[in-house]
Amino acid sequence: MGKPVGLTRERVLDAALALVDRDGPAKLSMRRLGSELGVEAMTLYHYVPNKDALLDGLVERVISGARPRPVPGSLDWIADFARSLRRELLAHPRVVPLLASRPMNTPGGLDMLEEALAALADIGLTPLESLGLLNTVATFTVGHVLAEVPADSEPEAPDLEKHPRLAQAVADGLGTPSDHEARFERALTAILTGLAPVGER
Amino acid sequence: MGKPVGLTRERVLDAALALVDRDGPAKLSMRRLGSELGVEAMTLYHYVPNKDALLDGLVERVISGARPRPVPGSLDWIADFARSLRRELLAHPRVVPLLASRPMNTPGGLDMLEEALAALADIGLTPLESLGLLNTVATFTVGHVLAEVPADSEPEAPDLEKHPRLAQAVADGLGTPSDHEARFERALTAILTGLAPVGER
DNA sequence: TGATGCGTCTTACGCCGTAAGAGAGTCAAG
DNA sequence: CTTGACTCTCTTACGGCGTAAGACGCATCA
Repeated sequence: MGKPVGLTRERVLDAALALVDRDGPAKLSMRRLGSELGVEAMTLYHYVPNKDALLDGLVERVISGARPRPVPGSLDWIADFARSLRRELLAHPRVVPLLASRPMNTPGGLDMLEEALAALADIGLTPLESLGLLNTVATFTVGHVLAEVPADSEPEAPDLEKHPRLAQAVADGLGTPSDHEARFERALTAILTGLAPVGER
Repeated sequence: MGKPVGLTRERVLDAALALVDRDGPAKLSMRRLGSELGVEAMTLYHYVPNKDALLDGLVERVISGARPRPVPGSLDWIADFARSLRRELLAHPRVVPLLASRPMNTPGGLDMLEEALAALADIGLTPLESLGLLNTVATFTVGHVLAEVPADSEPEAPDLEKHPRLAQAVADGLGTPSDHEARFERALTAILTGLAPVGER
């Protein structure tokens, strides 16, 4: 009893992420996570100060997969960043709701931002304008994925008699993955073309 | 003992909303809500089937304050809808994270949608295109407010030495209410002008 | 009077996060 | 080899949670 079992913060986060991916955030408890790792709940507190920090770790891990790669003199990398952020979020859909109550200003996130700001300064945007652009793109992306992810509680079926146009839209492919993606792409370019000209003067 | 005390589903929701506004969603428990109303926890189950339904009710109440008012032949009402949605959400900031795991397809919401679709059909959009537009505007708005609302856990102070441009942006008013509003307005028009032309052909 | 039914309360179960501290294992210094 | 310190794990316990089951008081109406 009490024999080390080779746990690390990383392994704990791995298991937590897997558990959330599989069963949803509501089913993530310290006891369950412990038993998943062959360990009692309290043992986890050697690797994570409390459950909230564990959730923060999950969120950071998911979004840190989407680093912006600023390319001086261009704006295309912003769209790429949005796409990669969306991809990471869709890879762990059940983590997305956790984002809602957790800001993404981790230390690493701030470094990332500073780097992006430098690239945007090159094309004449002030830091405030740059942050506006980045913030808009990021919040749009999160919001979009949030609506894309099926909620844990299934929605009620619309009364097709009373909602003919809705029925039409569903018949036309509303809610299919390609529909979501197409909408995302169109709105993303709309935002970027609408917002980017700020720097062109 | 057991004397009726004049509760209704409405009064329960009122109290729950007030409690969440005041103390945040984490502090909303059936027992606490009950004691707020001078009643035991189990009594609430005569007005609400379970806690999840209570939260759904909260969300619906908050967003139902923002009904779109379609004006045939125009698109301005969409911007107005987005603004009123933002206003309602900002009036109850701590409810916004709850939106994250709850789709807004209540029966009332569906009627609302059908109505809006009819108005957009007037100017030549297919139901699928219309829903794309509405969905984009709504998700953008929710995402934007989500980022605007201060998280319950305070963020860490950025190292101003290491992040000069960030510091500059903060000095320029980043994060002030008027900054948020200005960003919201600019992005909103960008989206609408970028997406609306779909119907112009 | 008695029956019905509604709104409320009591009790109880199994879960949760986590505080406190005991015990076993490893390792380095004497 | 002994001793002590340190690391990791476990046990126990507390107060809170959502809610299932059902008892109780009261009003209404036959």
